[in-house]
Amino acid sequence: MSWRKERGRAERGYHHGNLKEALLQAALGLIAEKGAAGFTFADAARMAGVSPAAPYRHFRDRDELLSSIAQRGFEQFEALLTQAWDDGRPDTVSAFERVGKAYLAFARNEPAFYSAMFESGLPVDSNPTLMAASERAFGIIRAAAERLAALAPPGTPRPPAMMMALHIWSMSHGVASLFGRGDAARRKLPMSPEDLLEAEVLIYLRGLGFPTDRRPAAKDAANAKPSGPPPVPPAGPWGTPK
Amino acid sequence: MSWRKERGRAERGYHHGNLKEALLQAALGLIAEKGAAGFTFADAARMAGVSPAAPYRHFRDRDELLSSIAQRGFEQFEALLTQAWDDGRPDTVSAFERVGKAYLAFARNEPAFYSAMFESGLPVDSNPTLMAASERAFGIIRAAAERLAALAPPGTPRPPAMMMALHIWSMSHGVASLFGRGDAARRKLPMSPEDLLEAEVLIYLRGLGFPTDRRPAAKDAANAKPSGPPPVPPAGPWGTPK
DNA sequence: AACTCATGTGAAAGGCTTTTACATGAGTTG
DNA sequence: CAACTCATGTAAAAGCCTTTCACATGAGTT
Repeated sequence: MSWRKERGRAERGYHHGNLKEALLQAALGLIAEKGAAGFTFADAARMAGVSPAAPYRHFRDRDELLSSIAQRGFEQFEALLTQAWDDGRPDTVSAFERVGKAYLAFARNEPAFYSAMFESGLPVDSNPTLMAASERAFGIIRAAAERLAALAPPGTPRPPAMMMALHIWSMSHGVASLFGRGDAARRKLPMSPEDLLEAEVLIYLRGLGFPTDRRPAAKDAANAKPSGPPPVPPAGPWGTPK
Repeated sequence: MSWRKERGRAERGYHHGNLKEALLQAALGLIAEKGAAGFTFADAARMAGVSPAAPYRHFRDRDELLSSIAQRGFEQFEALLTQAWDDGRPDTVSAFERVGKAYLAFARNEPAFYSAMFESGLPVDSNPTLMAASERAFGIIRAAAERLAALAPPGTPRPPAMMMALHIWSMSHGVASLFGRGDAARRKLPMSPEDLLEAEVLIYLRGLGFPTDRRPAAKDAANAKPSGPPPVPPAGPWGTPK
């Protein structure tokens, strides 16, 4: 795929030519298939057609390979979130929700990265590079929260952006961890993880006083509603009312 | 402690007398110390003072031991949540929040159980017994959500209890996974995980239209309050307004 | 053409998992 | 009490994984 080397071993000489990358790709596939815990250094070597000792020329040990993958994962994650956020276009709230969806999409489409990043038991905080990458990714959520906080309706206390960001992160991560993995679908759900998260975020934002009615430019349904039962309750975030 | 057998090996005869339990305890300690992935069948045997083959008389393999621990974990988890919920006393909202706190407390105080239950990569859905235990635990959250949903302010669409339960679960799990582990504190936080989760749940409930003012022991009678905008509490869930 | 050094190999040490045949002794039975 | 049985442990061995070390190869440089 990447180079001219594909065949098991006969086709290539003594040197692989692209082993580091081949190992990363192999590991990615293995982790996606058998989980971060089940992945094996030896397997990756076998898959790349080299001896079990060869990987040690490129990674100090199995953990370093895992870290490299987590590193790349955070970078791709950051890129994806950046794209989803799109600097808050077309409007802050819907861009914010897109970020949540992107989080889930990443967990589903890149289970290997997600595993390495969040479920491998790697000591994230012991590796400065990794830590930095992780914080850059979180920074996107934080920046989005910052923009959203600035839009808080007047008259209400302004929520701390950092707190909002942490809340959104925990919601996204919770849904992704519990329900979001494509292949090994962990638990049965009455709705898609995406819908579940979207409703959760909408309710949360409404709790902060943000207008969250989905239809174009509707009023602030929850917050500014005059007292008295509304004649027709607006559609809640969970669809049509009972 | 449990039996008369404690000393390494000289003190006991050929038969251990309580090996199954000893293995479970040893595994619990090892998992707490080195994570579910790092735990070793052989280590547990060593710690119990038996040969590496002995555990196989009590568990089909390493995974079955892990499952047993997860099983017990879910049972203790259910008991803890049940106690925290306390059938909704003294009022539904505060009991609901206690459940969230209990979730975090469990993750922090029982890292080994939590690991086995949620981070070991066990195929929960492939083991009916385990699945059932897991669902009983979730059932507590669901029951609480049911009661809460019944109190939804009139005039607003009633939120599906199942959805609320899933939301609360994902928030709790998200916070616990990302920030909640005692020993290996993963990331720096500007506030405690407990406070973070409490604020998150309060904002969420407010988004559903529930009164969430903290101080004046809001009894459930509050739901008889004439409808109107959510009371825009004088103090937000995140403390004193700016 | 000679040299060098990154990159790969083979072998070996040490662990873990799991199976199998065999040992032990606790509880039961006559 | 003696004999028996069966659950529970042991030792040994096969197979796999990780990691290290001395050595081989050959790509790039001089």
